[in-house]
Amino acid sequence: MIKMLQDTLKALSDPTRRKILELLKQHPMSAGDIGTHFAMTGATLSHHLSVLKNAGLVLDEKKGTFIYYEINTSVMEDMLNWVTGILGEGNEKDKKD
Amino acid sequence: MIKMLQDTLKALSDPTRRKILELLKQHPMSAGDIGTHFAMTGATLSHHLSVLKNAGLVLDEKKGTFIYYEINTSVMEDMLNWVTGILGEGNEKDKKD
DNA sequence: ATAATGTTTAGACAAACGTCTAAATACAAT
DNA sequence: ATTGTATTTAGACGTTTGTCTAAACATTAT
Repeated sequence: MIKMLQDTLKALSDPTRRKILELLKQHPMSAGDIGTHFAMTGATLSHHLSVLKNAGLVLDEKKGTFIYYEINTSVMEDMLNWVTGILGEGNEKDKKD
Repeated sequence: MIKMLQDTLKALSDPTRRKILELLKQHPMSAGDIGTHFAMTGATLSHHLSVLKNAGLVLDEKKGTFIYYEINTSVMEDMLNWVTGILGEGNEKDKKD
């Protein structure tokens, strides 16, 4: 199942999910650990994690009762490419200003 | 009115709006010109343009009856910073693998 | 087997979103 | 002033999204 730019941006367009990634940037964390940083139910967090997982932005690994989530940045390449494409391939005629 | 990362990502998370930006990347265009590239009503396009405008991703200039839209890439800086922050400031301990 | 803990799934609900039609506004030309 | 063209605004409608509660599933310990 290929992860699309669309999925990445949709996943990233929610502030809770961005904050989750900022947490996971430091080190992998269980769903419960992540939950301590938010004022929402575990069910809601689980939903956000599944969106991130579906976009390929996190990977999960079951360890006994716990499920550890880990950030996966490789998916952001397409996004970076799109943005730098927009930034770089502009109208070169305007360079003289 | 400050444009936030949130607005940028929300605006960018719709494929029509991304395609609009790809068009405007080439050169400024009137709303009508943009419309020729899509199979949706002008009203819907106008809505998308207003989202982009509100996010600071496009600027508009009225020229007689026409309104010319122009891409504004400077707003993407925050986004770039966020992404490179996520990409770069990982756990350095893992570098030895 | 039972209980306890960690996490997800199912179902519901309000708010936000993308789209449409119809009406309104703005400007140019007659 | 009227008509015509370009665009936006208003209002409606179905879909998606973020959230919740309640129930289910999975694993470990008793």
